[in-house]
Amino acid sequence: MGDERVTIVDVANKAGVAISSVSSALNGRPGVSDVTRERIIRIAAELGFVPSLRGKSLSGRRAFTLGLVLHRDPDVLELDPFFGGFIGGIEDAIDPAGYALVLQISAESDRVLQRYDKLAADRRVDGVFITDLEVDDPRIQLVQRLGLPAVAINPGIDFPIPAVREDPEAGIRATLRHLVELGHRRIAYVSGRADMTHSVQREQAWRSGLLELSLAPGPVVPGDFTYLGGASAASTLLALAEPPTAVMCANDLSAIGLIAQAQHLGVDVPGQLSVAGFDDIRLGTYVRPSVTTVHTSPRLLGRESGRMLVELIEEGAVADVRIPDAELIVRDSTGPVGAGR
Amino acid sequence: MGDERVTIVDVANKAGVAISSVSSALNGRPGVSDVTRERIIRIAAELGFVPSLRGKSLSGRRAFTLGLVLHRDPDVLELDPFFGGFIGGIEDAIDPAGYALVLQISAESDRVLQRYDKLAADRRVDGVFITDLEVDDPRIQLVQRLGLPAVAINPGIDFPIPAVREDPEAGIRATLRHLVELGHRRIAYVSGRADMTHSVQREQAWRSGLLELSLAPGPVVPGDFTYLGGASAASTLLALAEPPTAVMCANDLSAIGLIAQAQHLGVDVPGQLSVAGFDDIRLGTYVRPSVTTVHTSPRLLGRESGRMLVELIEEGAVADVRIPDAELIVRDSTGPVGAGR
DNA sequence: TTGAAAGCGGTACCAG
DNA sequence: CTGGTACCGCTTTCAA
Repeated sequence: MGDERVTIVDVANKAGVAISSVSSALNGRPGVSDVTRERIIRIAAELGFVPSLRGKSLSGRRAFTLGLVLHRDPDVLELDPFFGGFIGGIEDAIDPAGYALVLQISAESDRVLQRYDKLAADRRVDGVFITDLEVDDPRIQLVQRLGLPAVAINPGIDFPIPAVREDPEAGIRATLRHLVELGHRRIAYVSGRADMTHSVQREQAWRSGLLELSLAPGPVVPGDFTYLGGASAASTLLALAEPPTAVMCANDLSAIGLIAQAQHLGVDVPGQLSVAGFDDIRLGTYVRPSVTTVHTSPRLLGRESGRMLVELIEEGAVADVRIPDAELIVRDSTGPVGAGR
Repeated sequence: MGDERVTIVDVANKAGVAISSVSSALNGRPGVSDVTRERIIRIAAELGFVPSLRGKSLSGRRAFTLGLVLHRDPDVLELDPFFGGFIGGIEDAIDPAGYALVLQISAESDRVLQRYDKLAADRRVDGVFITDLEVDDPRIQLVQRLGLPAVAINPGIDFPIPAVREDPEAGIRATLRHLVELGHRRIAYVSGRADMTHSVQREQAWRSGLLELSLAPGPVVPGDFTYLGGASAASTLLALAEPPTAVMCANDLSAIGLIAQAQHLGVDVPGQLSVAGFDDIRLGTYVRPSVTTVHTSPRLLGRESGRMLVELIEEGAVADVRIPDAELIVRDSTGPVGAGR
């Protein structure tokens, strides 16, 4: 009942061998005969020996811990569609490798940098994930300066550190084609926060997609990925002299806000206005009309980035990964132009 | 540029003292003269010395890490209002004390137990948080058996391990009074998952609150805290021979689902049906009508439980805490009975 | 007041 | 193949 923790010494004693042999046997290193190894393994199991992570960390110079610092207002995290799946995916990959995830959340960006700094200074983690990349993100320099292994999630192209990418372009193109097939020609855009790279990416994809279809990009309303941002964009767009017949939003949450506000203003969706989002959050399937969107895979993104970070730490290098493209999912918020109500 | 990490030995050498003196000086322990202490502190700062967490962990028998294992389907986590604030609150409390949080998410409950087990066996964490308590939750026995310090969040009364509580009763009572003042007499309830203690608590509070007001508890529809659960409850309730004029829901998400479905069925909220939720999630302020609810404080709950767990670990004991009661917030989804449309 | 030394629980090298 | 031992970086006890 006390603190009789079984250590490697106990195993060595009971097996009548040196601790070094126990270590080698249990870690599958050469230098022990098969019979000895078997015996050691058996005895270790009998004794319920679990190697101490602390001892291993100190001697092995690894913490077996990875860090994720979210730059969010914790109170807003509630609506974030990304992190449940993403974190779940990370674990799928790192837990079997013996790593755990330390999560931190900070609202202010200075604080975020401080925390990466501290994680590194304490040697608390062996590597970090970098999500929500901003344009000229200072964290990149930081991890490079610190020599801290890091994997970036959805950065732009030509990135200086290992990255996983899920390309939004194909999905956005498909959405535009879908809208054009329905007869839409004036397709507006509600953007995300201009300082975030995935926001920039999505908007560019929208713009170039339209140009490819020989259409002029419609009005762009600045948004911020929030429900309220979408709602206010609805008011803006519907007050135009020549309102668009369709709107793409940088994410589902703003699409849902936009739809709600449009309905409130007496505009039928999709009868008078088609709306598409991005992310495929669950809520989008619940609301009426359900939201046409581009499906992303946070879990897969998490899984791959977890795998990559472990590999980077253990092998010293890792290749970039691109997961399958995000795909269009047509639901009820998009329909033929001029179906009116 | 290499791995020239500054250790306690470097500081000792440069200061011309023994490492034990450095340790004492830096940790504010007695046994060093003030001048020596000052000099050591200055030199440590000059050298940029940061004590290694690994060394400390091994010798100090503490990992300076706390664990939170969520029993959720990661893919569903996206809409959970609780965890952003809760985790933020935990950090508010533990980060200054030098602790970090390891987060794990598992969909199956066996797996959850395994992970607590492993966290303890590895000595990866010094203590754990236990949220989402279930009736006869097996985790309680587990942590007791493992001798793992733990703090429970919102368990029932008379609980065997330290706990933080935020009482829902007062808020639910206030909601009922509010509805009765508006003229409602048939007040239904959409419950949460029956196996969770806070679900049971809330339903009991609703029942006893009504009895206190000398009203018969209205129909109860089993729900599951989800949007869809709320939506289906709407269909059930509105199909009754004598539908209720008001509904309380176990949480906001189901209230929002219920409202949406009621509207879809042509029932005006609050004109023909008043609806109240619980939690005060952000989404509830966006939807129309905005949702009358009971405000909870995940962040404060997190902060207190973090503080408690650290105290439990460092002092060996800690008193239960009750944070201020959850409070009624009246919004637009509740109104006078029979206001019709 | 100060310093030497014994752990904490492993890994890894090296001689036997 | 095996065992002894130095070491990882810190805390803590105990002499000096």
